[in-house]
Amino acid sequence: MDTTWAHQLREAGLRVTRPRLSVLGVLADHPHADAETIVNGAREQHPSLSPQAVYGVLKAFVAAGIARRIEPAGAPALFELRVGDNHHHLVCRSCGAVADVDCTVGAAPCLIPSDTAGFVIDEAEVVFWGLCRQCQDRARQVAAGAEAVQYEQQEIRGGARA
Amino acid sequence: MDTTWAHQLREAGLRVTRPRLSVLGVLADHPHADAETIVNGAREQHPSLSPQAVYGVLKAFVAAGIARRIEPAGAPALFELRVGDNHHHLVCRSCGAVADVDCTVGAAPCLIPSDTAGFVIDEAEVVFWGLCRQCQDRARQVAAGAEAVQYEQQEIRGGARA
DNA sequence: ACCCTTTTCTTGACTGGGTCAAGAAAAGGA
DNA sequence: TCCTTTTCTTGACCCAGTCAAGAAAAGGGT
Repeated sequence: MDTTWAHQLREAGLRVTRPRLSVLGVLADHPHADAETIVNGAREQHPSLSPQAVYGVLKAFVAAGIARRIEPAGAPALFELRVGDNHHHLVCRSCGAVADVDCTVGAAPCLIPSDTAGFVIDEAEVVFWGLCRQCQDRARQVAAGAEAVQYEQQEIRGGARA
Repeated sequence: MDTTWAHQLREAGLRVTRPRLSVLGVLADHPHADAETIVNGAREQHPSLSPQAVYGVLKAFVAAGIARRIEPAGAPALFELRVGDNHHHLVCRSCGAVADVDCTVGAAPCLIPSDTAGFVIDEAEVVFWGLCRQCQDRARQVAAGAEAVQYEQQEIRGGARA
């Protein structure tokens, strides 16, 4: 698979280097990784790798079109190898988890506004904001916990004890 | 109109202060202003206003629901008073200009993905990326200029001169 | 296999956009 | 008016990322 990635890099007109292969590896394992995750992951194969090198690698990937950068509001940028299919993203407001959503159209721009205000549009970026399953569960537990606490406090205030 | 804004602030449960009124004024004049623009604008009415005060005011506005914060990738955050109608944005890739697009649905989330991956979705944020009219014109001019230069160079290379 | 040019990585300084914290000032209800 | 609470000022600090200069590595030509 290193071979495959080396091939991909050459196809994209990029030299094949260890930092680049490591970053590709991390990106394959973590489909929506931020720079920090990538640095940590890549260091397993290349311990001396610097953050700046990773920023450089990622910028080269994005410029070459083999990676895409997404920037959900309020979070560091994320990078993904899935490119060219104009898919969209679900983002968890609570934990920041990201999931892909296939675009039903598949080609950019998949949506066109009624009034373009004179703009020429080349892409419609869609972010669906919500709560991932884990965070829904956690919220339910917290709510239940709060209820229990309320109940206890009521009992204590009332003076009754089981 | 100061009166109106004061009223709006009170409605939102916020105290009426000069910094807040100034920021509201700037936001009314610049419907998609970044923090710096707001600081500069607000200082016309309140010269000693600090950037931190503006950040605080904006945070209070967003928390109170009288302003909305948008963060187009690669640009500082923008603030707008138009709130609660779930509209979307056109953003110019070249100059960063922003225009509003009415949402045909009007209530969030206006879009729902086919596969929610277990997420509960409360909002679909849509950003249309493109080129505003000015930047289209400028791009055309540059292209025309580049052609002219190419032509000259060809003539020079070929040795011919008019 | 080796050299040479070009690209890439390392190191380290620096920036932009913003947050956090403590005390001073102002808002507005009793 | 006084008093409490909120808000603003001042200044330190932080995160994510960029810029620049030199060292190292890639890979084409011989």
